[in-house]
Amino acid sequence: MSKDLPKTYEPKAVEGPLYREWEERGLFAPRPGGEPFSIVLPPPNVTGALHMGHALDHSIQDALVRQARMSGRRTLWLPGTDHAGIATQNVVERDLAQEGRTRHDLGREAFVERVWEWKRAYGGRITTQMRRLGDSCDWSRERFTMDPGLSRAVREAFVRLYEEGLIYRGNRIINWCPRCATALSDIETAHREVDGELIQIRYPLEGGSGYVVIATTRVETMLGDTAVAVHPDDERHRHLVGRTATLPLLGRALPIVADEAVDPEFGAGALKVTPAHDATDFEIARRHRLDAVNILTPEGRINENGGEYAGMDRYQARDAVLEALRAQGLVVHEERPFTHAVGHCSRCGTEVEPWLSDQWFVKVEALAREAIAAVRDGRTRFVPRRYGRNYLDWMENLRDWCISRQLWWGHRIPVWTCAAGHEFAAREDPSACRECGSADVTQDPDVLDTWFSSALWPFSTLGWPDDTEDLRAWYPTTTLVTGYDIITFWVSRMMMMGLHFMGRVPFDAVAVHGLVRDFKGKKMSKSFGNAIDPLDMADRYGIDALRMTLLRSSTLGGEVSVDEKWIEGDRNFANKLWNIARLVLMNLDGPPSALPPRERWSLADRWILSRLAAVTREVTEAFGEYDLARAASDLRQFAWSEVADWYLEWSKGRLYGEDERAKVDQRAMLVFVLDRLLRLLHPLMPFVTETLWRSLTGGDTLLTTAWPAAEDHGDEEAERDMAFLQGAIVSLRRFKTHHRIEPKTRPTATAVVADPRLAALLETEMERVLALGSWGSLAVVGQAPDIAGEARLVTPGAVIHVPLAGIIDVAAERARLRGEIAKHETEFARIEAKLADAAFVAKAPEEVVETQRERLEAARAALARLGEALSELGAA
RNA sequence: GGGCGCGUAGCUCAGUUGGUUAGAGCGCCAGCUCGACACGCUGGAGGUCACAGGUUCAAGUCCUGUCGCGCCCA
Repeated sequence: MSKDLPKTYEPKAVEGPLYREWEERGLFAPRPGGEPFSIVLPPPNVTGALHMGHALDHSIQDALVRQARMSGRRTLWLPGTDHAGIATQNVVERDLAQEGRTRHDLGREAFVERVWEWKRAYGGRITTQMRRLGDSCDWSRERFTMDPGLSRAVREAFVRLYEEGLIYRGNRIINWCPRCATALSDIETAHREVDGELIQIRYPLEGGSGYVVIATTRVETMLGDTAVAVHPDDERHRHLVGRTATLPLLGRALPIVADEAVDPEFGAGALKVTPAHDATDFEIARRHRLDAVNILTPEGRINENGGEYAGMDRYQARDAVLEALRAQGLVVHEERPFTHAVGHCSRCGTEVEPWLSDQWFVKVEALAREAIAAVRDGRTRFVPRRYGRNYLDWMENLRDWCISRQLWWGHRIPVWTCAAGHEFAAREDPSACRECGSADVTQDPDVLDTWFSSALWPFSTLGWPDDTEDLRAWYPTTTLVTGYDIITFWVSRMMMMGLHFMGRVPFDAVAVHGLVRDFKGKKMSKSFGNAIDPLDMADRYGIDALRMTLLRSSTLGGEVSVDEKWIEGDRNFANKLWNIARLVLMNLDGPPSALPPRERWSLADRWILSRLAAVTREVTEAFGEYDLARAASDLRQFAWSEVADWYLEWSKGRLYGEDERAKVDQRAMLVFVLDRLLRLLHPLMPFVTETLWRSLTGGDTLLTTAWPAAEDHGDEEAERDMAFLQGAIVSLRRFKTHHRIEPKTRPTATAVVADPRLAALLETEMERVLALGSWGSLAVVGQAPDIAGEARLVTPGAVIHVPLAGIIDVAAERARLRGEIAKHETEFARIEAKLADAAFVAKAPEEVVETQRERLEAARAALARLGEALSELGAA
C-alpha cells in the first residue's frame, strides 16, 4: 500500500508496465470453470494502423470480456489479423514500384515471398497498438488468416463446397478494378455519384433512312455493342423491333430487340446493348441470344476488338469516340455534367468496370436460406434489433458471391485441370489427375476473396476442421462486436459458413455499434482530414480516458461522435478517481478492517451502500444488454456526484473526529465502497482502477477479482433522510450565494422542523450540515418563533429562519421569495387543473392520482410558508 | 425509386413498457486555495422535445402527414 500518490494521475507511468505484467502473467488466458464466454476479434487488416473505429470496437469487446472474466465465466477473447489480399498486395507493389519493378518482374513465387517478408516485418504493428489500448485478449491463441491451420480450413471448406456443387465457375459480368487488375465482389464496389456526361447518339437503320437514338454515359462502350433494345410497350419504337441498326465507326450490324428491362423514360427510350460490359445488357443478351464482344483489356484499355481505338485507355477512348461521332454528325445531344452513380474499388478508389469474365462463385441460395432462418428464429440475435432487419433485407436479395481474385497474395484456389481437361478440387496439392492419372496438372491461378477465409474465422481459429478441445469449448461464440458497415461483408458470410460447416450459428448475439464521427457528426476518416488518432489521444489523456469517452458515446447502435473535449473530461474523471482514492489512502492506517456490523453504519453509510447496490444492479444489467454507454455514464455519475461530492465529504466528519472506533469504521466503509466502485469501473478503465485498487486493498490483481454482486443494502429510509439533509444544505448554500454573503461568513439561523424524527436527524448530523452548508449554527425547534424581519428558507421538511441582522438586503430577499412563489404557483395551478379533471381522477391509476394529490399538498404547504416569509419582511 | 434511422438546452447526445418539476457532458455567467483534486469546489442561467393533425384521463414517448438531415440498397 503506497500512501503517497502524486497529486494527479499520470497514465503514462502505469499503462505500459501494467499491461506487460498482465500479459506476462498470462492473465488474459481463459481460466477453467464457469460458463464459457467467447469473442473472436474482427481481425484487423495486417496493413492497417489502429484508428478510432478499432479503438471503439476493441473498447467494447475488452469491456465485455473483462466483465465476463470478473463474473467468473471461462472467458476467451481470440485476437488475430487478416491477410487483406488487395490491400497488402498493393502495399508491396508500391514498394516495388519505388525500385522501378513490378510483381511480374519478380514472378509469382518471389513476389509472394516478398509479401511474407513485409508481413513479418510490419504486420505486427496493429497488434502492438492493441496492447497499448489494453486489449485483454489471449495472445497465445493469436491467428492470421494465412496461417497453416487456417489455410487448411480454407482448403477444406472450398473442397467441400466444390464437391457439394456450391462452388462453380461461371462466365459472368463482375466488377473489375483495372488498377488492381482483379474481380471484386458487389460489396467491395462502392457506388458514388459522379459528374459525368450523358450523350445521345444516332444509330442509322440498315437499308434506308431513319435512325434510332440511344443514350449513354460511357460512349466508348459502344465499341462493344451487339444490339439495340427498346421496351415492348413503347409505341414510339415498336416499328423498329426486328429491324437492324448499324453501329457507327465499326459498322457492326445490330439487331433491334424488345425487352422489359429497358427504361423507356431514360434518354430517348432506346438502349444500346453491350453484353460484355453491363450486367443488365448481359441479361438482355442472354434472353435474345446475342453475342458479347469484350472490348477491354484487364488494365482497362481498348483491346483488339476496338478497331482503331485499340490500345487507348478507357478515358482516352471515351473522348476519341465522342470526337469521331461528332465529326460524323451522329451526336444528337450532350448533357454535362450528368450526375450518375459509378462503382468504385473500395480499396483503391478507381472506377470499376463491369466486365465479362470467368470467375468462381459461391451459390448462396441454400446457404442464405439457413442464415436467414437462424436470425428469424432467434438463434442469433442482433442488438439493437433493427440491424437484424438490415441483415435480413440484405440476405433475402443476395446474389451469388464472386470469390476469385486475380491476385497473387492469398489462398490460391485449390482446383486443378489436367491436359485432358479434367477439373477437380483437392485438399492436398496433387501430382496427377484424379481421373486420368496424367501428371500434367495445373492449378487455377486465382486466389480467394479474403472474406472467404474471414467467413470461417469463428471456427477456423479454434482448430477446425479438426475436432479440437477449443472448438468444442468455444463454438458458438457468445457475441460478435462489430460496426454496422460490416454486417453485409462479414457477418452474413460467417453466418452462412458457420451454419454450413458447424451446423450451428457462429455467435449467439451480434452487438452492433455505429461508426465514429467527429463532434460535428461527420464520419471520421483520413480523407476528410477530421480523423483523430486514438494513440495520440491516449498519449495526451491516457487510455482510460479515451476508452471511457468511446464507451460513453456508444449508445446502442447509434453513431459515436468523439470530441476531444470529452476525452479531456474523462481524463479529469480518471483524475477524480485518483483523488478519491488518494483521500482514502491518506487516512488509512494499516490494512483496512472488515465492513463494520450494520448497527454501526451511519446514515451516510446506509445511504451510499443503498445507492451502491442500486448502481451495481443497474450496471450489471447494462452489461448484459450490451449497453455500455449506460454502464459508463451511470458509474461516472455515481462516482463523481454521489461518492465524491457527498459521501466523501460526509465521511470527513468521522474521519477527522475524535471517536476512534468511528474513525476505524469509516475507513473500512470507504475502502469497501471504493473497492466495489473500482471493480465496477475496471472493465471500462482498466489501468487507473487496477493501480488504485492495488494501493487500496493490497490485492494481487483486480483483473481476476470477482465482479460485485448487488448486495441487499437497499435502504429507502436512508435515501429519503439523505435527501432531506441535502435539501437543507443546498438551501443554505444557495441563500449565501444569492445574497452575496462572503463565503467565510458563517451565519446563524433557526430550523423549524415539525417532524420530530427529522428534527432529531438534523441534530445528529448537524456538524456535517453546517460544514457542508458553510453555516455557523442552526438551532432546531419544533415550532416557529415569531420573529419579524427575518428571511425564511423553505425546503421540504424544514423552514429555516435567518435573522436579517443587517447582513441581508431585504429587497433582494423579497425578490428571491417572489421568484420561489412564482415557481410553486405555476406548479400548483398545473396540478390543481389536473385533479379538477374528473376524467383524470376516474381513469388514471390510483397511485398516479395519489402522487398528484401529495404534490399538490406539498406545493400548497410551500406556498403558505413562502407567503408567510414574505409578509414577515413587511410590505415593499 | 425502395429501405432504415435521425430531428430534445449554444454544441454533442441520454431519455425503458405513455404517468412527478425532461437529464448528462462540454460551453456560458457569478463566486471560491474549504486539511483528495483548479484535470477542482459552490451556486446559476438556458428547452412551446422540428412542424401539423390524431389516439388517450395523460404524449418527448404511440399513429398519420409535412419539412429538414444522414446512411444503406437499386
